[in-house]
Amino acid sequence: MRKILSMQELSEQEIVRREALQKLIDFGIDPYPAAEFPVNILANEVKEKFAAGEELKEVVLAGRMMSSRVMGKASFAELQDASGRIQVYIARDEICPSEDKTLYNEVFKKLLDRGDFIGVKGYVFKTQVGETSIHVEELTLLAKSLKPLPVVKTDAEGVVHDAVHDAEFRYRQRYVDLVVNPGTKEVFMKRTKLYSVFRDYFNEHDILEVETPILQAIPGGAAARPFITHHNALDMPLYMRIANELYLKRLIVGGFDGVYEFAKDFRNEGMDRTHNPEFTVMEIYVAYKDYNWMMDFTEKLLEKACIALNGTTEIEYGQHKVSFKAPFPRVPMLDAIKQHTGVDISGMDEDALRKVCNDLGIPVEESMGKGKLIDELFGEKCEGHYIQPTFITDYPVEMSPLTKKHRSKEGLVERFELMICGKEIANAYSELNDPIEQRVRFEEQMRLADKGDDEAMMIDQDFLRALEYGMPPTSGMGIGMDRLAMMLTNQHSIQDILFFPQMRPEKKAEKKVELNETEKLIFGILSKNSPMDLNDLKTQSGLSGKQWDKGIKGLASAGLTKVTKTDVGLTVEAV
RNA sequence: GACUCGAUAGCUCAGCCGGUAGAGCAUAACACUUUUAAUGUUAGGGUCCUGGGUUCGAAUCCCAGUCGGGUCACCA
Repeated sequence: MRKILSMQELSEQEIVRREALQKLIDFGIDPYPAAEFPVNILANEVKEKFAAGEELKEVVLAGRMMSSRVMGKASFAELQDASGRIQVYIARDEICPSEDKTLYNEVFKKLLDRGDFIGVKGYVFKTQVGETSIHVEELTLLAKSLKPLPVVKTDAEGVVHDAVHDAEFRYRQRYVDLVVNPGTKEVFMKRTKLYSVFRDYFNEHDILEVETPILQAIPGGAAARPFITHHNALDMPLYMRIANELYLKRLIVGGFDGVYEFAKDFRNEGMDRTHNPEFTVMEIYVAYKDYNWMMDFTEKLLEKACIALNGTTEIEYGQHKVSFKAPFPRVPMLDAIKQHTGVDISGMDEDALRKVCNDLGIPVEESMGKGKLIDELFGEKCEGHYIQPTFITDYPVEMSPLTKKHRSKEGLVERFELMICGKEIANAYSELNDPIEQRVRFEEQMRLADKGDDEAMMIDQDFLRALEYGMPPTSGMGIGMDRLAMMLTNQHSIQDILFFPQMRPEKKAEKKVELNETEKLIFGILSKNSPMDLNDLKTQSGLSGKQWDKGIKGLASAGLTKVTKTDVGLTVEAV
């Protein structure tokens, strides 16, 4: 027989459940059976099919028991499976046809708890109150739950009571959040749906899903601080990828016409409502296309995704109403700046730009080149205005080292970013495929780095070698999946669309094993003269009120003393 | 990184001017043998985040720390 260990440290309810577990075992019931439980329907399917008039004579469901209302010889309980909840009706004489009523009276009524996984077999009927329910003929315990779930109740008006709101609780124990807050599950199911809409769309276009290295010797393709790790056998540092762009382009060189990857990227930077150290970017590269084609492709993709998730192209994000109806407006960056600042910066040199920034009160640094200055200008004065999905096009060459020069506009590149609710959601180029030009751009980045720009890119010689073999004209695009998921599910923190957002580790208060000085002092006096009056002991110890209090409580919790109340007062004795 | 708010029973939260902690739900027992946030009665349940200080006395006031949230800055 199994021994249940160490009941100290457990809450009353946890102890009760462990005792129930032992009793179940004593009844010969395996609380964690191994056998397959042959479910043949989900809760929501039962409701749908029954509502459609289908007769359901033998359904088998499994899930967590989320509540139970025991009413003598019959009980109602709620079963929650992956699809939702359904009421089950359990009659004593139904599940216990013989004289032995143990299964109902003892097992169901006393030993099963909220949160336990159970399986039921029975038929579907409608109760007096009109609730579709399962009339249970067989009841099976599938897994015992030892920790009580938070109690969240919904009343007749649909008002939710005592929902678990505490962010820390929800993020650290997402499994509980998912069980108890139905909205959470919905958000994550939408997120998954988003991925499958993307995959379907790309696969329809014969674009190949691929995987590229996460551990990279040179972290390329973006400007960001990487995580560094170490490979023991090779005895060399490796970086966690900050982007997968350069690898996907190598595959285009290799002859694939289109590739995409949902890439976990890692950036060793600050964390806030829109930044988690690991996050997902979908990058896609398609040969023989340009950034105009990619805009068409992107707006259709996002419209499709929005409809798939929300059933409409019109959604709300916070106080904003956002329309994902394609096509989206396309605004050249310099036009955007002109529109929102009144200044036409086309053709300006670095000094003139710096003056414009100063005049507009935008703080600039000496290390900022022309591209960076324009970026600041746009970021400070324009970005926030683009609530509706808008393609901002044609960026300065200095801030786009991997992008092809614009076919007609001097000093610019063929690049767009998609802005929604003032945030960058997608970033795309006509990819630079001239290897000599690419080398020059990397060298410019090196000069920026020397000037103090810590975001400048490192040179990837192998990538240049690949380009020298020839890469077809290609358009590439990256979408921040987390931020897009936030918008399409109306969530305002990245933590709410990641199952397990990064958190500092929980610190458990250390379990005290040894007595501290105060406790030793008190125990020393007591052990010479036990039992003794509590107040005498306190006086003799000469401790301050707080020290005394801590000491005596510490001793009691260590099980070394016992306080008894008499008519005279409190007496302490050493145990 | 700066500022700010929070941490009390399994959960949601009260706790006043400093006097050793309360409610609802949950749990346990009993009743009722009935459906629906079932009901009634009773009971049990606490390292008041941690450490220090002030005080005769601290959940409460002060200081430091831990963890979390928000705002801003930085960063895409």
